[in-house]
Amino acid sequence: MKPRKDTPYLDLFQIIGLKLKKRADESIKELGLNAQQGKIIDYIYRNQDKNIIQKDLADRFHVRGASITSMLQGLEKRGFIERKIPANNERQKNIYVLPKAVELIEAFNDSFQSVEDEIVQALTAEEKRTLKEILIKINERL
Amino acid sequence: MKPRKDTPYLDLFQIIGLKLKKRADESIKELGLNAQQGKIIDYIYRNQDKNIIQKDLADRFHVRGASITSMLQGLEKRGFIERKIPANNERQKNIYVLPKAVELIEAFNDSFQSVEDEIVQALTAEEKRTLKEILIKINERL
DNA sequence: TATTGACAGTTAGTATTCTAACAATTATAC
DNA sequence: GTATAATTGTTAGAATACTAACTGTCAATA
Repeated sequence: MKPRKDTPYLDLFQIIGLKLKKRADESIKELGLNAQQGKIIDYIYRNQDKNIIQKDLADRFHVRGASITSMLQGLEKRGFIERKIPANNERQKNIYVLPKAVELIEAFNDSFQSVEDEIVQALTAEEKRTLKEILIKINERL
Repeated sequence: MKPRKDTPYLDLFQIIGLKLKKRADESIKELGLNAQQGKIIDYIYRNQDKNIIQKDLADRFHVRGASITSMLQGLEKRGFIERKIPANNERQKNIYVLPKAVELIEAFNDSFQSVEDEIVQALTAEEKRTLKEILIKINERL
């Protein structure tokens, strides 16, 4: 008799990931952006002084370069960010957040914080610490 | 000074979820299906005797009814499943797996098991147990 | 220094999921 | 019993991310 194949960890990560995406999207919907866009704007804002390029975003968010191109084109068209080709390398584009986006950052960070709180609210301090350790370990090895 | 807002749990779940989706897709790519399709076929196969309907799939996989319609239309067109309107309720459609799909189930369950193993390979038995408990707790409250 | 390869970003086309509006059927309430 | 509401599934159209092929620029090497 063949062993029954079950994948509780894979399934739980997928389901929790999906639920969190929906919560996060919902939480900043009124700002006219989705969670991914909010996360990216926040990341650009925090790293503007490091002259980040599109490839950095693709690496950080684990999406393809083509996806970043398309996302940033949208954000640029709507006046949230700007892209400038640096003098020393014409292949690259540095990304900067415009005032229209800066105004929103605090609001959607509050929203993301609420979702974060929902995740851990039922956990003890000990469980939180353990969970974070394990998640980091899994992420590093994946 | 405002507190710095960080969302390590949200971020880690999102990143791990994305990585796992890509691994799982990659692992059964050669069978001509993606991970979601594989998971759905497996679920239908295991529950055929319970007369599951499309709504059950939408609930289990946390996607909208419209997405299930579209996915099942594709699987039906390719001969992996069939849908039958039950005698007692003409609104519904019961879902059944066809032989062409049954043949593949063992193969992609092996593949999913490999991804599952990758997740937990670096963890001790104690960590695995704790992680599962916590994930279940989070999922229930989300 | 000329060629070759690597790198950054873009485009075109595809696949998946979503929302909103809808149709058809069944359940509930008066 | 009939009107109303809830349930199930579908369609159309939008959004997002993907792959593959491409352009242009910079780096390595021979």
